[in-house]
Amino acid sequence: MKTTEELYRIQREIASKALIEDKLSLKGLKLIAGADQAFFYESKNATENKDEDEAKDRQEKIISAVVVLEYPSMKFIDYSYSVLPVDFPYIPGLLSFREAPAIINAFNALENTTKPDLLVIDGGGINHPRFAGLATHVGVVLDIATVGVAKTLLCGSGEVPMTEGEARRIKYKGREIGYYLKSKKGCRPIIVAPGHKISLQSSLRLIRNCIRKHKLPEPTRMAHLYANRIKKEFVQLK
DNA sequence: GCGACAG
DNA sequence: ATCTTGTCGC
Repeated sequence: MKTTEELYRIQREIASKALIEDKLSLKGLKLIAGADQAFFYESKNATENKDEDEAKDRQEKIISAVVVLEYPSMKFIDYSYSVLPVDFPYIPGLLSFREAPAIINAFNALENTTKPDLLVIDGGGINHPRFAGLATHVGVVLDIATVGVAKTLLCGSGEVPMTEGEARRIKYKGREIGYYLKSKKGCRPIIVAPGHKISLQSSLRLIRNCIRKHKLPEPTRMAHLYANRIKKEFVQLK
């Protein structure tokens, strides 16, 4: 097992490779993907150890669902998913070591003809203690543009927007790392941050263009629905 | 040492 | 994230 310091070193290296500038134009963007995860437990040793500790006899599984939408219409185009056993626990700041592998698998499972060059991920981007959140990690590994959209703040601070459509910068250690975006009235603002190969300004503009009738942008919202749908199929299958 | 802490 | 029913507000 790697030590926390080794994992931190990996994150600092990923952060150093992250490019926070536009490597694509929203103008020419035609396809956009969204990713979200769901979890469930799978029984182990179904026939054996009938009287053993069943509580510890379960393997946690992660489902990463990826949906591809047409930009900016948000029309559904395609989807894919990946199910993997999860070994790493949830630790704030180290989320990517738990969820990135499944996201990468699901994204690679897409048909090359509908594989987008931009992926929106549920989680943080450079708004992270070491500037290497889930979106940044996945973006650097896959070498594609990514944007992180989170529902709560991991680090940093900024004014909280109060009116729909309003955005406020979030800073951490003197650096701009993302925005609070009041996507809908009556809803807490979402946190938007670039992951890789996109600028702060473009990540915000992009997500604003993906908001429809809900608090969350269509890419991750659709991926969330899809992930839960897949999960139900796996759960009922027992 | 204490509190905070993406999903 | 996950376990869960009804219920209040936009």
